[in-house]
Amino acid sequence: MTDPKDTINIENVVASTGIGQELDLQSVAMDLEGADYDPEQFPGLVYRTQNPKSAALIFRSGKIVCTGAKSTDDVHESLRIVFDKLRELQIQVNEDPEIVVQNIVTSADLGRNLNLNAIAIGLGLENIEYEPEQFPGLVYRLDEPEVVALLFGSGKLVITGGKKPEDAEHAVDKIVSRLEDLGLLE
Amino acid sequence: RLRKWQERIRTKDAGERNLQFALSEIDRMASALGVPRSVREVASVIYRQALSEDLIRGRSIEGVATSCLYAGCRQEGIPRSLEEVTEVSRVGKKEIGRTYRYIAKELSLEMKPADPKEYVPRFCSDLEVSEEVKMKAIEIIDESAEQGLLSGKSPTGFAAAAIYAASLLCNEKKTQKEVAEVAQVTEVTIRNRYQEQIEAMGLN
DNA sequence: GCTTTAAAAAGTAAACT
DNA sequence: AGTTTACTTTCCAAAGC
Repeated sequence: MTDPKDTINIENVVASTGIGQELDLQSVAMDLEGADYDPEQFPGLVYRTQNPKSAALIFRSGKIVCTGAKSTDDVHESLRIVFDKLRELQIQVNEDPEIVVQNIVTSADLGRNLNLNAIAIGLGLENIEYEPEQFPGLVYRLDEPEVVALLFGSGKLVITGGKKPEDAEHAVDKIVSRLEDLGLLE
Repeated sequence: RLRKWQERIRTKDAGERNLQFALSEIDRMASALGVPRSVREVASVIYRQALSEDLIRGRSIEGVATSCLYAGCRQEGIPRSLEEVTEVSRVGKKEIGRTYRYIAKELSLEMKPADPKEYVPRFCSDLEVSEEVKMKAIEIIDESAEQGLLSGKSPTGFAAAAIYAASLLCNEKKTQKEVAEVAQVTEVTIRNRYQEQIEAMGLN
């Protein structure tokens, strides 16, 4: 009865932005509390926000990647906090830098168990990847929207690769109708 | 001109040496795994296809050779688990799995997952159990797979649990540890699959 | 290709109790 | 026998090797 679309939950949003200024990460690491910076290991400085929870990767070029947010609003809120922290260190930050969502990870539930072997054959072995010895999920790549779905025996799904929340909804609709056409749902 | 010609011969020789090496590695690993000649031939054909499609660039010859053998075993219906092929290979399980998925996709091998039943004869003979246990294990696999318990589960763990259950039912008990060893899975996995299968068979 | 970050799904492995 | 922790897969950006 429940529309699988109503079970969609955004689990992670990845976005990129930039302050329009080069940075001396060594000194930022000294002044910014809780910053993790190990250039030998990775060129970005890691700064975590608590509310909302996220992790920002800050680079020498002034470009920033924000991960771990639960919504696009949280991404903006987290980055606002990061921008303010940098301003406190007397670093110039553009007025409101453009923030681009790069990836949204979503989970959903079809509400019934799935026979992954039958689905693998039904959707076409050439279109899917299902190697239960290596990973329990069946990997299904959609062209429209351009996302990747992981289908599990429990009927739960993970949809990733989308840039807007609607991508996940469209993907769930397509998956449900394809499985229904194949008679592999219900 | 002469230089170019010599270079061509050099690369051609190098290419043939690489092919020789790959085929000898497939042979070595196949012997170590004790698989029939037909599997080596299928694996060699897959390797040559991968070579002609230029899929080896950027990957180790050993990794591709191992992946082809892994694929060959499955195509011939006598699968070896990734765990097993890793034991006789010089490269790690993760690289073999990745390379295999890449080769399978690029060559459109369209491989179905291994059927747990395909592991039963070998595991049973390693355990030295009777034909009765073997038949019972296959019955358990069929019934529990039909009830949807197979989705997402590793074929070796599924087969191992069925054999363990069958050995109990036929009064030829093998310990979880013994079955776990031949199937290369942990006892915890056998316990988990066993519980579900017993329930599916209505034997609890 | 790799390195790091985050997050979900479910199975399995290693290390314990 | 069962628990905890960690790792497998998918996605993406960043800079540099």
